[in-house]
Amino acid sequence: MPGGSVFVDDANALMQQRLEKLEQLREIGTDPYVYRYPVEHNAAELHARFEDVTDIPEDTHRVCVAGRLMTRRSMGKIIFAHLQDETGRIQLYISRQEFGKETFDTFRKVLDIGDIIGVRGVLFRTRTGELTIRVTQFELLSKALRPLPEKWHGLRDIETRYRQRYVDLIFNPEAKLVFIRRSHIIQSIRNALNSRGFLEVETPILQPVYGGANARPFITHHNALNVDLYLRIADELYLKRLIVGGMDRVYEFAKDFRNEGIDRNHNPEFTLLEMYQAYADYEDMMILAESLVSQAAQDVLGSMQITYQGEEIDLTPPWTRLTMIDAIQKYLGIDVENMSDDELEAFARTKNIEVDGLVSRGKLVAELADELVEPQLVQPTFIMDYPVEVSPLAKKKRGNPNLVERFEIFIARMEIGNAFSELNDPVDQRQRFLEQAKEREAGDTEAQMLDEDYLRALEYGMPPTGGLGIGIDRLTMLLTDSTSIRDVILFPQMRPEKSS
RNA sequence: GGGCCGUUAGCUCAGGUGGUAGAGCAUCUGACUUUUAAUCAGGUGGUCGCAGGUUCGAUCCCUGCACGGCCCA
Repeated sequence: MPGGSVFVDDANALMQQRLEKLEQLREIGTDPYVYRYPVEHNAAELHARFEDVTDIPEDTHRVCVAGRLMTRRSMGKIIFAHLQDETGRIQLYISRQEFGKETFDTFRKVLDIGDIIGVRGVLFRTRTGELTIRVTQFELLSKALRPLPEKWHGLRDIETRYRQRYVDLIFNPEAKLVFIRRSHIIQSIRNALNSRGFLEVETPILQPVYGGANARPFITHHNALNVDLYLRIADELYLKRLIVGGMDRVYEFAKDFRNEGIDRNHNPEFTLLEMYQAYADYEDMMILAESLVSQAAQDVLGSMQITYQGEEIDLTPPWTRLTMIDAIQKYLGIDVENMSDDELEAFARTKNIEVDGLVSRGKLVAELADELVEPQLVQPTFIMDYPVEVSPLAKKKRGNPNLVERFEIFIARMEIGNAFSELNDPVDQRQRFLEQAKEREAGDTEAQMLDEDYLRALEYGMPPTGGLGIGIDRLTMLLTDSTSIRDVILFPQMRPEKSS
């Protein structure tokens, strides 16, 4: 924008002042947006190194830091200020004696709170003992045009914190910590899987046929091919194609997309880790799940005992295993196996469970567990052996064709994971897809699509396989004591702001 | 989708029963050589979410809408 007039949409008086300072700087030949700065130190490192050094010898420790100017206390011929970098804050001391009036006044008047600056100087301790840099050189690196929130209360407004995460991250260290932990959780799991011989892969996000879960998809369009495509709701069917192809242990941290409501536990795009292991079954997946989650807690929090919303949770393996039928017996006191359909329905009605539209007995049983048992599961628990009707991709249970070898993981009343002995019988799989088609016709918009190419893959032969999915967002909520998925997703989905 | 709550200065928040819009911080001017929510003196800053209605008069009462939060489905 050479020579053009400065243009900012919603400039208020405070921004206008800053724009004027910007022009002032340019007039005296100072670039308010420089290209690089040779940073040598950061705040946390300096605080750590000098933690126990009370008397810092004068003029011995020269440092160079860069960051955002967060506070400034001008006291006549000296100024104290705080610089914030990625690691924390460090105090600056600027004296007129060092710079002369003109340069000193630049720091006092032309710089603003929020500006990115680079600073060289010498470490010392103030009278009150705070580690401080006596500044010998400073440079504006990047001018901030918008004023920051107030220094004391910071940014509190929840909506603005989500919409303008960049400001949230500047002001709320605990928000930043959540995302650091999230990264470490993923790192821990990735390390664990790699060390077990799993291969990280990438599969299509744009899919001609969606599958692998019961959910409604987002639809998009590819112009050159002139076809509608779906944003994946899961990567399950692609990862199992890879198992067919002889990649015996694969995983993917997949961004999945489900076209459903937004609430504390749901964001339309979210991260689901799926992993598949040939020659394994769901029992192996239980061992794997326990290990991955407890190890992540150990790595990130230093303990397998955690607190979530005031409840003590022990993630140390092994976790409780309950079949769905036993869980219902234990928590609801009824013996599902010896009840008629009518008796089950009557029971559900007494618990205010919506039974209309639940066409099969299996769905009703699963609904009872979902509504009445799962909200009671605080300590990590595997609920095993689901009705076949609600699990079209899972292999039938040995010795009971009404059930499948499937489990879900519940911790702190949240569903954290889902796993099967994978259905690898192509004839049975086709049958299950056809059942889904019927349900779709009956009005279930979340029923799965028949995927001919996936069936073709199975027809080539898929080894016995265990599969496991872990919800990374919810796991992060658990390990960061967060109550909303929006607190663990950097840019959660929001309604668009009013367009101007 | 339903219920409840919120939306006031850049930020954090007050505004009794309808009568010219308030504070702290930030910002601007001045004082101040170890402060740290610096201090002191003075100033600037508002479409009270948006649109209607009631009223002589609406930030306040009513209706609708937008956005957000919590709870429920």
